[in-house]
Amino acid sequence: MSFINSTKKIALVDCNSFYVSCERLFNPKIQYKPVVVLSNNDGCVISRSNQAKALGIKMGEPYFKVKELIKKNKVHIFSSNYALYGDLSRRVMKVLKTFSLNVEIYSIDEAFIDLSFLNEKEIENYGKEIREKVLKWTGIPTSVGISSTKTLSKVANHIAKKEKTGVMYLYKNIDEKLKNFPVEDVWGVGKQLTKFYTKNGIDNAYQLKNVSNTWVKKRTNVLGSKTAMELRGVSCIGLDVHEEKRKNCCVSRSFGKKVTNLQKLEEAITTYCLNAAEKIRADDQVSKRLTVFIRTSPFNKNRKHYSNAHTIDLPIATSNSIELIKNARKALKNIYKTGYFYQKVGIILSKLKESESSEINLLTPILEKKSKTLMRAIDYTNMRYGRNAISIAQAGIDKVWKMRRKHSSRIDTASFDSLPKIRI
DNA sequence: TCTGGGGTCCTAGGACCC
DNA sequence: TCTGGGGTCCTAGGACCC
Repeated sequence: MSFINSTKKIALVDCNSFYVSCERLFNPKIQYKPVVVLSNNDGCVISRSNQAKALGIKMGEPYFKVKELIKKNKVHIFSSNYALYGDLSRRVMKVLKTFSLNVEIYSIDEAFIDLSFLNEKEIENYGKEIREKVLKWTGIPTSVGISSTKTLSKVANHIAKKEKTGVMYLYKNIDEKLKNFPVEDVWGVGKQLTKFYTKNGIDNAYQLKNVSNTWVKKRTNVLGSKTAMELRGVSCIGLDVHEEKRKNCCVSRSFGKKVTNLQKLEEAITTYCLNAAEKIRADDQVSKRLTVFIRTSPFNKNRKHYSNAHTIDLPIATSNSIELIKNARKALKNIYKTGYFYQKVGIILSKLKESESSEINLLTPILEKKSKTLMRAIDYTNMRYGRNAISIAQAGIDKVWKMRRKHSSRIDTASFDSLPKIRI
């Protein structure tokens, strides 16, 4: 019987201040300046350069609360441009896939990579190569944390962010590092668990690592115990390398201005429904269930709060925009009440499945074929000539409810106009 | 005045069946 | 008349992630 070295080596590659880095690519002047990117509606700060972090601007902080600080320190502001970030993300992931056959794209700006095929001596250099190649080919700076489990590689990545090399291979003196790692920063430990753990005297990752397995399982849940095990170096969360299609699809936005009347809500829900339908069609999926939700602002204490949702089970799973919109409007009418200042509406398409496997009844062959052809034509036109080249009249023309995007860089990677110019 | 959006997974509890 | 308990499936809501 032969023993092989079964220690896994999982790298977590994370793009540094991803959205900020994307904006910097097209605007080299702000390379060393404080920069923030705001969420939809210019609501919250969702990406910060190191210089902005140093000013004390926190992640997720409402923009209006730091407006003065931002002004005073001449922080550069950008409204988010997800088309741009998504495009750059795809490029980064493509490069990462050249380093291993097993890559799990975990989010828009990070990926787990199985590097178990390397030996101990090669690994740190390999991490450096990854960083260099991604930077060279895409212009995006990254940090690489490597360890034996996903949870530990997350820890390693946190530490790597502070290292000059940007790479951290966590395999010795692990306990020392964990002692200096706050429990709330551990992957999988959120607000509630932090509260629970600190109440029980667990303040850092080292203490969490050493809790009894039965205790943590009983007092939290399997995820809690998996996290603790992973800190011990026992891999419980596998690498998910095949990119599965989504199970739900949600499109929702906060309004730039509060909305009171039904007609404007209908326009909005129609628009979101069009987007959602387009998204699932792009994945060749159909939806069997649709939920519409509306709510007023949960922050405004002076006005009555209202929040509700209505779900409709569709007789036949579909991705047909017209069909979905019809039902979405029905659902909306069901929960709409007059006299409220609405802040947000949204639609969730669920019970998604492959379109081939959709149920068939006597009418479907002809109808479906017709609608498929029509939908494909719409998607193609919108892709070619820009989103909303074709829309439906009910989506509204003036769109007074649409969100604020005062600081957009308006960069489109498909357009040559926005490429930086080089003087030779 | 102004507080994002889009996901996944787990669990408790209800409905139903035998 | 007595009235069990286990299994499955589904769902809503909560917690977490970026």
